[in-house]
Amino acid sequence: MKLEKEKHDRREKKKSKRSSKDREKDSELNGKHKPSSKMKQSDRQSGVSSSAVKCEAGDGDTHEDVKVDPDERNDGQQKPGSPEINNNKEKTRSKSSKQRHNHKERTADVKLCDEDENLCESVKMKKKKRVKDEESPEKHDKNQPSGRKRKKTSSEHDKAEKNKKTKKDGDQKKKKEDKKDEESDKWKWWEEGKSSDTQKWSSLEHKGPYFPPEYEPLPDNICFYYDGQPMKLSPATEEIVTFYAKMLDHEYTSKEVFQNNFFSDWKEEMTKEERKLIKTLSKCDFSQIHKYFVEKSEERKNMTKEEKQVLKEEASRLMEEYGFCLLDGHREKIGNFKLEPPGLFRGRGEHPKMGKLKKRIQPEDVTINCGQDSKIPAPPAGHRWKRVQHDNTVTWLASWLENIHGRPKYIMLNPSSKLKGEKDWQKYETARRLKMKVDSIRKQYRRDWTSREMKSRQRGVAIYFIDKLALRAGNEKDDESADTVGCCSLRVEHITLHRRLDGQEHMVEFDFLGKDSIRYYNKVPVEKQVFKNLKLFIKHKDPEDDLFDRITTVKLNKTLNECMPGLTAKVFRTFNASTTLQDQLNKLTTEGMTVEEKILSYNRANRAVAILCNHQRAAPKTFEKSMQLLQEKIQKKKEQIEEAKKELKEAKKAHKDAPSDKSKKLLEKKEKAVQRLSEQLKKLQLQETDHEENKV
DNA sequence: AGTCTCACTTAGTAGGCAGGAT
DNA sequence: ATCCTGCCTACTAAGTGAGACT
Repeated sequence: MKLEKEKHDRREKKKSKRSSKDREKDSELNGKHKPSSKMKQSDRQSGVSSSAVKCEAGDGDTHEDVKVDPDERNDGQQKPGSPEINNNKEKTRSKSSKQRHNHKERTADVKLCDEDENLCESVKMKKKKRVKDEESPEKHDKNQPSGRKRKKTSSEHDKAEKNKKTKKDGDQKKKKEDKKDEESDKWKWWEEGKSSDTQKWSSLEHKGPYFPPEYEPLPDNICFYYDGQPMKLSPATEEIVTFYAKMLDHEYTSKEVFQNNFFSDWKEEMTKEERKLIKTLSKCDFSQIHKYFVEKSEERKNMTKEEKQVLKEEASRLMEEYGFCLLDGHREKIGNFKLEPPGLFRGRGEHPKMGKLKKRIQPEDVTINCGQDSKIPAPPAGHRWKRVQHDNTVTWLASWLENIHGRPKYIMLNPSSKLKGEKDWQKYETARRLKMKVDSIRKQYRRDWTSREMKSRQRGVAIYFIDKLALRAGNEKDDESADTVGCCSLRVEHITLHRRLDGQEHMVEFDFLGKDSIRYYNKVPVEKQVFKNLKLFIKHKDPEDDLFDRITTVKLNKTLNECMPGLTAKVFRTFNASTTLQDQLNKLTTEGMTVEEKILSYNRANRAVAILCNHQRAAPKTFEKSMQLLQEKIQKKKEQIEEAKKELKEAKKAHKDAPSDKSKKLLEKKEKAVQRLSEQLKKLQLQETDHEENKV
């Protein structure tokens, strides 16, 4: 309730701010800058608490686009396949497009490492890890640690093993061939030169989206109970019940907002009779239905290999049929060819719409976009599309309006496609251009800090934050979503100024919820002038007033665009993330490092970027357990080393007492054993460090 | 200038799967 | 053969930002 009220107040304040802004001149810096809140003092709520909700913080992999280091650039645009970036090209070739995509998204990637061999090595490490199992089986065999394996290799077992291996061998060869085929088929669009900005394609043909299967009513023995009485529901009502029943062991079904939203949306879909009977959610008993679905999922888990195979084949058939389109004569993978199935909306954070019903999408809701001369996809039998259009200035194949926010959703291509790849490449080129310009831009925003105009000062400080802290732009949001902010939408309550903190001067303490309701908490020393300005910006303002009340993302981006065409706030994130990764890799890698050490450095560099961009993830549930296991392994290895050392000592003594070929061989063997074990221990310890550091 | 709409990118998470360990 | 684990992908929510409209 309080939160609602706060939001409402904020909304009102914002409205009046807009109008007051117009009236206020921008040049009252030295005198009385009258913040908009001044005139709204009357509707101020006393004792309004900060609405920043604390949430658990963890750290995770880097998602930010980290690919280019503009630092290393000295020429103009570079195509992904051009010889200058051979290393990367090589990397790309050795992976399937799937892997490539993933690598790009999940981990930081460096494109320009031709000038630094070390760097390339470390970037390739991840690849090595993955490619490892593609090595020839013979090699695998040779590398098998003898002991246990040799015991097994007797007679028939041996034969079976061999057969298995030849089969595996064959499979792998086939896989390799497939991959080769795939690679040679691959559309090397980057070799064709840049395509038009407005026209996205000339021809486009596809099968339309795949519709999720119709609802299957519950078996007769599974029942919904109301007030203790079994009740048969109409299929539509029952379907909605199953959405809720499936989530019963999730924490959010216990949240009031979730329950209320669910119940009111559910009621709307009920028949008149049902609505008359079902009055409160607390009297609804979904437990039998819940149990039914738990059992079903258990069954699915316990399916035989053959059954699973059937499902898999069905899935790949679907993928073949719906998963690709023909764009300018090339077969391109679609990113999300399956329409989103109905269910209950669960936003992130304290979302006011959590629990609302996400309705089933009908063909009548879907707009199809395809080539003029292409075969128009057939709608499901008995249905028709909302519309069929042939707009080649957009990249989507189908769209519909999602009913929770009324925003459009699209079916678009996979990141491996030309359309996405080219855009991605462009993004890094823009970041590269920023590298050339960043010094002058930094100079300019510093000048703005002392401008006569309040808006220039605010803009200067905002860009400084975006640049220094990699904050997001912070567009304005409607009130029907979680209360999250970015740079321009920061409120006074999100920062605390400390003249002195932790032994440093001019500290700003940030505490707010950013995208996805991820908490941003940071204490940073800022320049004295920034500190002064911030003090000025918050003067006479309420906690819930905008910190930067004279600027918007639109204005900010307009200024940035004047500094450099194509420059917007988000480019700084790409640029700074890339630069950070490159710097870290340079710092953390040296010649002669082992692969394990390089992996650790690589992960550390990635982590530095994750910290900069405030990328977080929930700590894996299995973390403690796997850590413990790793520690046990280390302990065991240490014991083995002790043992091996003892044996070595004995062997030494034996050799000294009675030197012979045999004793010499034994001694060498023992020496090698100690060495091998020590190396293994070192590897494990590195793994442990990496694992531990990756948690936070 | 503010607001709305649309298109497209970015990001966290769940769950499946392959491959190594036991 | 089975279990475990880490990697990867699919999914979809939630951002950014351009341009049209008011």
